[in-house]
Amino acid sequence: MAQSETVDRILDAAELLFAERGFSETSLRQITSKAGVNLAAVNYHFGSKNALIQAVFARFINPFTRILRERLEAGAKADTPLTLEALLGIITTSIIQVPSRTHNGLSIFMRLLGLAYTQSQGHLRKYLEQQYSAEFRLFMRLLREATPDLTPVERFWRIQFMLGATAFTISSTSALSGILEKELGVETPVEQIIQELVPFLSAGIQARSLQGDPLARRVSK
Amino acid sequence: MAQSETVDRILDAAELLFAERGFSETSLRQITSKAGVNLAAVNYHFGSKNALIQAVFARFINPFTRILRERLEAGAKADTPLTLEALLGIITTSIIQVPSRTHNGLSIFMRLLGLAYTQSQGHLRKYLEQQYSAEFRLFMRLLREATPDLTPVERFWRIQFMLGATAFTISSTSALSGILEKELGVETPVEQIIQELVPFLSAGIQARSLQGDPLARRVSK
DNA sequence: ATCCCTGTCAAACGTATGTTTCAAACAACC
DNA sequence: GGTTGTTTGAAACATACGTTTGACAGGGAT
Repeated sequence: MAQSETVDRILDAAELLFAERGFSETSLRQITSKAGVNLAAVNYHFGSKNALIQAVFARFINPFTRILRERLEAGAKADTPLTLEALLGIITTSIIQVPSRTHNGLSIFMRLLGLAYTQSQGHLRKYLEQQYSAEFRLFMRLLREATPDLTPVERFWRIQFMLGATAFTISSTSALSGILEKELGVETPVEQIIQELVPFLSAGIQARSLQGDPLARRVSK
Repeated sequence: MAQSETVDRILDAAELLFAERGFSETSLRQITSKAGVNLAAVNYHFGSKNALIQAVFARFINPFTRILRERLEAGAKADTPLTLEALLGIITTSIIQVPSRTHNGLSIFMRLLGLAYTQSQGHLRKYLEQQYSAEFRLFMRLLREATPDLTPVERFWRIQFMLGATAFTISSTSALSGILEKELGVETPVEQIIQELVPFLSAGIQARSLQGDPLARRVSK
């Protein structure tokens, strides 16, 4: 009963600290002291630190995956295949629409996602892969249909470029926003960064590949 | 005398292990035992673990920056401003031409760069920024001239996307190449991946931004 | 030969980590 | 009201970490 109280306090503190400093750099003592609970509570409720990390993710990702899957399946059922922009739009709006407890829950979520991909936490990647492989494969199928002109090799690498741009940017958002604000006096909410990403990715993925020398190609504007 | 021997062995082992597991996840004992030197050697030669991390970077980045700066300055002296493709070409070829000790030194380098950006190692970011700010600013100026149509905010974020796509992809090359080879029976050398990158980035950076798109606009918290 | 500087080595230091233990407090049920 | 199962609490556990120490070896230089 009072159980959920402690569990939630731990999850709240953990997700904040993880996003701030990374996984290895955050100790259970920092988490429990910020949460105002006993140190042993983590191991009692979650079993281990790794399990806590996965639980933090599950709380974020499960709602997102549910929303995303619905939309992807709706898109897959349509008569005409989705355009690339529509496909990317589905993902971004799904992310944005995940209900978040805190006011900047989204940026924390994205930062965690970036960390997960970047930081070589074997257990986390394995967990995410086997947990959400169905959605990932569906997305890949739709992407294939949306970019019929690409060769498989081109498509493979451009997916990596896309993932890289996204994960990398988002995972360093907090630091970057600070720089941008200092230099340009502007502040960019995560929602807008995601919006900025779509045209970039869309154009990049559909770019004409250069065969021959790179300098001869002209850009259409 | 035999000094350089030990220092190099440490740097070699450290750069490999850092790239493999990350900075916090790699202990000095792992490094020194892989290098076959005494544990105390790190603190003797470098002073601290953080200083070792910075030294690993310096060994990679210094030659690259030298090559890059020469070419950028040459490009800046020309009468007509560089095209975006030419600018990106300068960077990619500079990266490729960095002499590397090992056969996949390039992918290690990029992986480290990605980690530096992502892992919130304050000292490292500070070190890199103040060490190579001149080259970075020059590049930014040339990029600004190459993309006069972008707003500053757009340009800022697209640079991040570009960095992300590059660092992320190249850094996980070894793993990704394996996947690609298994699934498509093709093998892609790093140099070709970089070639694949140029059109992607070029098109992405110059993409028309979607503004006034009411689709996913949202009230800020 | 003596001194000194440099580099190596094994051992220890102090601290922080994740995890376990076990008694006490609590709530729920018969 | 006593019993049971669940949750907290303070303390200890074992281990791993980065760093420091002091002894020792090898050459050059004086």
